[in-house]
Parts: sequence; structure tokens; C-alpha cells
Amino acid sequence: MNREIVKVFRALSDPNRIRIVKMLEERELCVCEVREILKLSNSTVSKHLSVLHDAGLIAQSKEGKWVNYRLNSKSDNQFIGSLVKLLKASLQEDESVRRDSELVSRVDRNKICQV
Amino acid sequence: MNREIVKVFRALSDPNRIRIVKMLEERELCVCEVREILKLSNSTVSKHLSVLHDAGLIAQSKEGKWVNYRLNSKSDNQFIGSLVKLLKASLQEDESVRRDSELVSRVDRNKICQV
DNA sequence: AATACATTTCGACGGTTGACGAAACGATGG
DNA sequence: CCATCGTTTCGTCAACCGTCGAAATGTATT
Repeated sequence: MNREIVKVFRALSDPNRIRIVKMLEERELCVCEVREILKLSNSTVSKHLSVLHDAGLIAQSKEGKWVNYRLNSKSDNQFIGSLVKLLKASLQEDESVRRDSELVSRVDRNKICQV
Repeated sequence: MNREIVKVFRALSDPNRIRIVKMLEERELCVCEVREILKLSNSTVSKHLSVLHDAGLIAQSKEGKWVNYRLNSKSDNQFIGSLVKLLKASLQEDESVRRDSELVSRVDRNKICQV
């Protein structure tokens, strides 16, 4: 049994990770920006992001002391691409998701990041 | 956070449940037919089917002493519909899935079902 | 090189999950 | 109405998961 697809579904089977994916639809984010919005510990957020990354749903790149995570919208993997698109079309009315998006547009990493 | 979508991903985040979904693409099946192919206990198969059912991915109907489970391809839920379609287009080359499909076409409930 | 700070890794903890067998439930047919 | 057989529920167990804080790692600035 192909474990890759199971891994992707597994990655999406947590409310906080779904929230992260929806936040990343707005723009790329670093760990502490996500931490600020989800109100979780740094280590927990880092773990969630690594799960999404291992599944191939998000990509990362370093920018100075920050690590930026972004949605893998242009994945060469057809399955991932379809799923990302499906998620983009979903949960648009969700209260929590709307609130998070609002916070994403306001959060400033230079102000909130000091572990 | 909308729990429904998380529940669907959760339901799909297990290899045996993915195998069940792919088997149900062929035709509807009863618990003991699935048990025969997956080589799991009746109670475990019943649990897997109830998880998929609770998530809205499959539907059930009684036929005598059997309960038939079938894929919810025509779900009124847009999200479920897209996911079922995506799964149909996926894993077509998977060895385990191919083997299961072969077994589905051969299995006869009147021969194998006697708990 | 020393400090500061973002991130990751590690170890520990409760809670959840997938598996089983046994028992309960439900429908069919003598 | 009793026996049979498919299914579901229950209780249990080991493995896994989400969370945290502390420690380790890595990068930039002084």
C-alpha cells in the first residue's frame, strides 16, 4: 500500500494543521508567526510544520534567522496539487479560518518574534 | 474549526481504510467480504467501515443478513465528492490496490462468510 | 567570540487509535 | 421459538500522537 498518500491525509487530519494550511494560502509565514496565531508552543508549531513538509504539502526556505514556510501549490505531484486546490475552495466560511486570515494580514514578525 | 473536514481526512489516514475505499470503487461489499480480503478480524473491519461512514465517505444498506457498504460517489457534499473522485484517479498503479481489486472480482460472499 | 534570537530536537506526559476476542444484537429459516 | 450466522459493541492492550519545556542547533549582530 502506497504510504505517501496515507501520509498526506494523515498530515491533514489535525485541526491545527488545517488551520496552518489555510493561513499559508494568504502568504508565507515563519514559525513564530504561526505560533502567535495558533497560541501553541514553538516546538509544537515546528513539529506541525515538519509533518506538513514531510507530506509534501508545504515547502520551506531560509531567510536570515527565519524559516519561511509556504504552500506547495505548484507541486509536481498531481495528487498534492489537487488537494491543495480542493482545500483552497473549502472552509471559506469557517469562523476560525476567517479569524486566522485576519490575523495573518496583521501579524508582524519583527514585533512578535522573541521566543 | 470545522471538524467535519478533519474527520474526513482522519478517516482516510489509514492504509486499510484507503484499501477499503479502493475496493468499494469496484462494487459494494459486506463486512465479511472485506474481512476476507484484508485479513483482519470482523470487529476491526466493522470499525473501519463505521469510521468511513461517520465521515460521510460511504453509505450502507441492509440486504437480508448482510450489510452492504458502497462508496458515496454522489454525495451532496461537494468536498466528499471531489475527494472520492480524486481517490478514484489515484493509486491505480499501486500493487496492493490492484491485488485487492482482483480479489474483489473473485470473492463470493456465500462461500466465505461464516464468521 | 560572544550574545541574541529563531528554529529544531529530545524526553516526558496524557489521550487517542487500531487491533483482537468475547459478548450482545439482529435477521433468516427451520 | 430456537438455532444460525452476519454484524456491532465492549473491554483491553500496545503503539502512536499532540503537547510542553528544556536543551541543542544555527544564524546574524555587536
